[in-house]
Amino acid sequence: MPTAASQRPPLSRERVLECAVTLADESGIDALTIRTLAHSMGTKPMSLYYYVANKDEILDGIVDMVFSEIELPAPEGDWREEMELRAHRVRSALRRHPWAVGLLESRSAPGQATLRHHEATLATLRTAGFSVQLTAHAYALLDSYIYGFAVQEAALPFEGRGTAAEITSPIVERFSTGEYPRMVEIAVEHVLKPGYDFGDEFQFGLDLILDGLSRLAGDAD
Amino acid sequence: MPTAASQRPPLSRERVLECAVTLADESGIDALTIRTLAHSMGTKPMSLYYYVANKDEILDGIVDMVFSEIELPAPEGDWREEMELRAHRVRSALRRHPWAVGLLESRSAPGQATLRHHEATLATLRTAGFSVQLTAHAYALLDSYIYGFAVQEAALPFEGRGTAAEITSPIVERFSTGEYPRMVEIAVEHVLKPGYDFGDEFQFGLDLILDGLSRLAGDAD
DNA sequence: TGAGATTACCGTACACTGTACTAAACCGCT
DNA sequence: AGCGGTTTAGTACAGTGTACGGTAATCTCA
Repeated sequence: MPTAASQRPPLSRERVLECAVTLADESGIDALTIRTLAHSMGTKPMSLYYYVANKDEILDGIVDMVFSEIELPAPEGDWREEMELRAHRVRSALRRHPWAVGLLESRSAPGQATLRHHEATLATLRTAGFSVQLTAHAYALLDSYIYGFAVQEAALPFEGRGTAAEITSPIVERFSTGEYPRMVEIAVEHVLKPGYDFGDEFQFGLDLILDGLSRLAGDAD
Repeated sequence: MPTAASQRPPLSRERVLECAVTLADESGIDALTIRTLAHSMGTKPMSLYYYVANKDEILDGIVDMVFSEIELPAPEGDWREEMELRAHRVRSALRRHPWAVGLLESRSAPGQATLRHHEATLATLRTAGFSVQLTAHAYALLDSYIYGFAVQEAALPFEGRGTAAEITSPIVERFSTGEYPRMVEIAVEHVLKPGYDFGDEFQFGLDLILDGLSRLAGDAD
C-alpha cells in the first residue's frame, strides 16, 4: 500500500518554511498553525517537528525567507540609486508578505539572509563615504520609514488603486456630526480622487529622505 | 458571605480596557487572554463578555486607549514645533506600550481617540498652510517614520542606554568567519560606545524629515 | 547475511486558548 | 412579595502548540 509520505515530495526544513510562507500569504498569519501547515503539506502535525524545533523557529524562518527574496544592494554602485532600489525592493517584499512586518516586532533572532541583507546595505553606505555615525543614522531612518510605511499599508482595508472608496464610508458615517472636517477634506480632495494609490506616497517620503541624506553626505547633489 | 464581586470595583468597559492595557504592558500581548484578564480583575472569563463583544473588540479598544494617552497637537501652534512634539509623544506612547504597533497592522477599526488624534494633526498642518496634497504626504511620511522606528525599537532585545552589549554577542559569534565586517564596525564603533541609546537616533531622522517638509512648505527656514 | 543503529515520520495525550450556551444571583421597581 | 432587566458564573466544545513515545524504513558494519 502506498503511504501518504511516498506520494509527495519529501519533507525538509526548506519545504516547511516555503509552505509556511505561501500559507501565510494566502490565508493570513493567524491561519498558519502547525495543523493547517502539516495538512497543506500532506502530512501530520508532529512530522514537522523533525525539521523545526517549535513554531517560533518557523516564524523566525519565514521572516528570513522574506529577506532572502530581496536582491542585495551593490556596495560599489551609486549609493543613492542603490538605496532607492533597495527601499522599493523591501517595500514590495513586505507587500507580498504583509504578515512579515508584524513579525519583525516580535522576532529578535535574525537569520542568515537578514544579516546578509543588513551587511550589504551597510557596506553600500560605508563604501560611498558615509561615516560610521551617519551610516547608522541613515540606516535607522531608512528602515524606520520603510517598515512604518509597510505597517500603514498593511493596515489599509483596501488594496491598490481605485478601491479607496470603501474605507471612507464607515468614517463618513461619523461625519454627520462634523467632528472630523480635516479628514473629510483629505478623503474627498485627495484619497478619493481617481487613480489615487496610497503606495504612491512612498516615493515622496523616500525622495525627501534621500535628499536630506545627500545634503549631509556632502554630495554635489 | 461576601462574594468576589462585592470585594472589588464594579466591572465596566473602561476598567476592562484599562486592565487589558496594564496586563499587556506587564506580561506582553500574548499573555493577554480572556482568562488571565478576568483573573487579574478578580472575576471570571465570561463576565467580561457583558462589556465587550469579543476579544477583537478588546484589541481595538486598547489601541484606542494608547491614542487617548497622547496629548493632541494645537492647530494654532507653530506647525514644526507641534509636529516634533507630537512625534515624540507618539513614540513614547508606543514605547510604553510596545505591543501597540504590532496591533496597528492588524486592526482597521479606528476608535474615537484615534480619529481625534488624526484630525488634530491634520488640522495643524492645514492651518499652517500646507496644501491638501502636502498634508497627506507629510502625514504619511511622519507616521511611517514614527511607526517604523517603534517597530525597530520593539524588536530590540535590550532597553535603553548601556545595555546594548548583549545583543551583539550572539552576532559576534557568527563573526569568527568575518562574514559581516560592516556590522561589526557599526557595533564596535557606534552601538557599543558608552552612552549609546538607539532611541537617540529618533531625533536625527525627525529633524531631517521636518527640515525637508519646511523646505517644501516654503518656510523662510 | 543479518543485527543493531539511525533517520524519517506519525499517534496519542495534555494543558491551554476563545467563546457559545445556560443558569444563578442581584438590583430597583411596583 | 414578586417581577424583570442587569450582572456574574459554570460548563462545555473545538482548536492551539507540543511532550512523549512508537513504527517503519534505511544505513552500517561484521
